[in-house]
Amino acid sequence: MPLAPSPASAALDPDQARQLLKALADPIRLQLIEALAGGERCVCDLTADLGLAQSKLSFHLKVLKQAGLLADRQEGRWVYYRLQPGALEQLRAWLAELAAGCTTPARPCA
Amino acid sequence: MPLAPSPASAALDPDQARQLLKALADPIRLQLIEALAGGERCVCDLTADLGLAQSKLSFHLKVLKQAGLLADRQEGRWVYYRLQPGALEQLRAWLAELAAGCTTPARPCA
DNA sequence: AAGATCAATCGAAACTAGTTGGTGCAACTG
DNA sequence: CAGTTGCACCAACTAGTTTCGATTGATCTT
Repeated sequence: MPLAPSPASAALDPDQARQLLKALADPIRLQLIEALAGGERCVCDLTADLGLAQSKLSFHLKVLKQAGLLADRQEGRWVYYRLQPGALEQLRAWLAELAAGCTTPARPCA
Repeated sequence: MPLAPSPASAALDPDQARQLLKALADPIRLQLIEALAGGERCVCDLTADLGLAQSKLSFHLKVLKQAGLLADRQEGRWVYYRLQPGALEQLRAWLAELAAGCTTPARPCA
């Protein structure tokens, strides 16, 4: 198995999880993720589709890439970006873990 | 005012998802969530445990509550906060949906 | 080789989010 | 009833993000 859909990856540490959450918590970046959920796309394409200034798009792509959500690949004069599905999966797993412990009843204070 | 504690099965719209992500993407709030994952706690307790200024804690609790991640309840002079597990579940479901479509191969540009 | 195109990067301006200390209110306590 | 405690909220400040326009470096075209 290649690395891409990493099946049994290590648990995310809280700080990595935070990076992913932060990267996703922006409307433009969310649109970008959604656009890329349909498959790999080149930057020029994305610029047109989302109607964004080039430098703005570049900035957000960088944030997403640094968080580990995207990977890129250059081909000639274009750069293609694609989703890194493993990152979303890891985040999901981390959330599941987080959610696991919240069934405890009240505890008296003082 | 945040949304009512909806039945945990309704699909999250992207904006609600963003609110949840944003609320979680902060180290203090993450600590808070983790502290509450062990069960309901009163504010005074949390202040002591995390060593935070009271107004700071109050601020972050508010953010989490407004995002729908926490619920509170007053009892006498104390206020207890608890996790809203449905919110995490919804977020997880939303992520799953998002991840579903990202297996498409490359598409030529230009 | 000169010109054009795609995309990354930079500095400054504009904006948003988080911190701090103070104030106020509600609910207990003596 | 005056004093205290637990908490929310406000305004000023600080810190961090995002945007914008311009520049640069690659790569392709003619």
